[in-house]
Amino acid sequence: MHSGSSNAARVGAPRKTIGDIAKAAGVSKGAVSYALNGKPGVSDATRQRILAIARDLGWHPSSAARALSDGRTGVLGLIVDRPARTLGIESFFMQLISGIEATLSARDVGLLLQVTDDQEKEMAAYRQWWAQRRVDGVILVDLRRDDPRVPLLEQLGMPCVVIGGPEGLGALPGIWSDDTGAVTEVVEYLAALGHRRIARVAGLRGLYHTALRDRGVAATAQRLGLPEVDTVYADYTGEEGARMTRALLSRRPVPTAVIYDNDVMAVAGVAVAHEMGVDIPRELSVVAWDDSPLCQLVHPQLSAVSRDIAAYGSHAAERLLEIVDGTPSGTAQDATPRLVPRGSTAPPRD
Amino acid sequence: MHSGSSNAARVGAPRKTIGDIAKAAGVSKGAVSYALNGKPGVSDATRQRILAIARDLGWHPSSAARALSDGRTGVLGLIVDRPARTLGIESFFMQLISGIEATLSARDVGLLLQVTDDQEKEMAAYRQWWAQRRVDGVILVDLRRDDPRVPLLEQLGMPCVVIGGPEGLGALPGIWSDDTGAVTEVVEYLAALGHRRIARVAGLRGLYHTALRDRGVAATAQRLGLPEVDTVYADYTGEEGARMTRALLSRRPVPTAVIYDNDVMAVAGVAVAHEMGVDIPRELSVVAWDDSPLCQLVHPQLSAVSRDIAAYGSHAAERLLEIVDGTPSGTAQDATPRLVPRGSTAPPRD
DNA sequence: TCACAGCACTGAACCGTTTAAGTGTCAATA
DNA sequence: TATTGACACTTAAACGGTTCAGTGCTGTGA
Repeated sequence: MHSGSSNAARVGAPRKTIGDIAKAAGVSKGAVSYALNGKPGVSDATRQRILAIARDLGWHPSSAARALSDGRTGVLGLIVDRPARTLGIESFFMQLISGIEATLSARDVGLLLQVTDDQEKEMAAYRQWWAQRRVDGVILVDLRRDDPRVPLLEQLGMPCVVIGGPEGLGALPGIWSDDTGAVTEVVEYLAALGHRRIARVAGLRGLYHTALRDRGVAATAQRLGLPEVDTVYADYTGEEGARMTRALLSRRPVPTAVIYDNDVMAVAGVAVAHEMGVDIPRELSVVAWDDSPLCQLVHPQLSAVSRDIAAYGSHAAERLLEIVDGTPSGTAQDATPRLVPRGSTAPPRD
Repeated sequence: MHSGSSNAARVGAPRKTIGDIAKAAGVSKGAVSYALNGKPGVSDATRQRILAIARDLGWHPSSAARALSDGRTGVLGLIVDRPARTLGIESFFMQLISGIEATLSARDVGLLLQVTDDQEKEMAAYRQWWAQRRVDGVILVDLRRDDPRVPLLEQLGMPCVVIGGPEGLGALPGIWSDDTGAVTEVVEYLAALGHRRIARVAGLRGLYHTALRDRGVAATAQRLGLPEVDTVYADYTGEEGARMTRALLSRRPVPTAVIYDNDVMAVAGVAVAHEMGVDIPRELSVVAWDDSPLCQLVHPQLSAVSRDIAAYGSHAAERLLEIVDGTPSGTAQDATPRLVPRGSTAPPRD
């Protein structure tokens, strides 16, 4: 970094500093700083005068100087570690980011984003961000079982909020939605329609919420006296969703309902059913997790588990800002996802 | 910003500074700086010793201090101004970002991301980023006709690369792909299949590339002696894609082929055709712009105009880094998008 | 043998803020 | 009337780097 070329030509008007304001106002830099930051130490008249001059001069604080002085950067970080091919199509992250931004931009805090393709790089990036004080804290997503990032962040002492939980967080604060409750609702709904042979195309095995949903589905099926739910694992891509659906539809007895762990796999599953001549919802009911617009693009429209992902991001950002400001914060629960029934679910044929 | 609470508890080990290294090595801070930055001024033996000590101490440069001193932040900015509902589902931005990151992370440069919902806010954000020196430069996307952001960035003198062009850039450097050539290929292909009544569901009217494609389609149709291409404009969402498709399929004579300006609208169009009992590709051929995995999720799979969006982002980031380093840079052309024919295109029935 | 160039390094200023500590003034209190 | 305290400021250090202008030493050539 900062290779060759010494000081590139920085043209344009020279930056205004609080020194300029001080000179113009005939006071010291300190007084200007107090005035500008709304701190006591200057009379109201002087404060107004300084504020006016700052405005006239078009002054803006240098983020570098401020960061150097007070140890805050005014930037939070987010690292997304997913292979590029699954990243693009899933709307989860964009919605999450847009929620985070809603909170941050209101407070003039920036979001530093990094996309990596393996966890080692992600961990290295946290170390570096913190060592260089590039960010004040991070939002951690895609919590895994025995996630090595958790002890790392604990050890670094880096302010952090985990999206996920309520377990597996160590001492880190988390924000989670009740996936268990949501899968319970889904299984109960399918059972009420008359389904008994339910299958599931789950997400990555290593992810914490996959395990949570696994448990919830199994427990509910058992409670309702249903046979064990046939679960296969995939990587959220359409290809795997299609492949797994083919596998499931080839089993005997064939399931009458499939729960998918994301919308993309569900849509791919619908395409496969179509290709195999299986009618949805007459012969097969389909439920998707995460209700993106994608679910309404296909025919029939998909019944889906819906949650407000942007709100999720918003809340996580708020919590992180509090933590950065020194307010301790525990783990909190967000709204429970709820099922939105659409055309892809119906009673089974027989 | 930087409200209440003075200095939040910053625990953890105190940061190592070049002062610590200097003390340990028995040299001055200046010598350490020269050694660490590979600059002349220290002997090789001393340099090695200093490097070793820095490693042992686990030193990392403070980004704030460096930024304050040399005027560089090591961060580039990207502002995405699209309504949240269209943001999530379109894979364009995630692919673009992932390409940008590929370039940046290799050079230890960060990406500051902002999502806004109107252009005024976007422009305000550029002003502020530059005034506060939060970023060294920005990548501008979604170039519009008579885009007010262009004069703004020119006036600010903020390093910048525009994704889009080759016109409408003012003096800003751009990176563009030959959309005109690509639409030409599409129209020629459809004409070769025998289509004469071609329609188009275009993207936002104000976007520069929409106009470019408009012109390309019109010119090619005229050259080939086809009737005028029936063009309607939409906002890239599935809803509008569906609505526009319904409108087009209700016209008489009904078009035998539709070109969509993005994948989402094309998929929605397919769903509408299905719902209206129009067989694809026998009665209607469909071509999508931007070949995301989405195009292969539906049945039949969509013929699509494909371009390497990640590479696009990568190149833009490289160019911007050069500019920030003081290398002047003109407008450059990236690879031309190419048509990938799949199952959604065929000769018309009659 | 002396002048001088070149090297390796030091010292200090500088970037633009924040903030602790200090100073001078004035009014209220003992 | 002297003491105190509050207020409105100023001064200067600190944050952690980079860089410019020296400084002292060594080796070379005349």
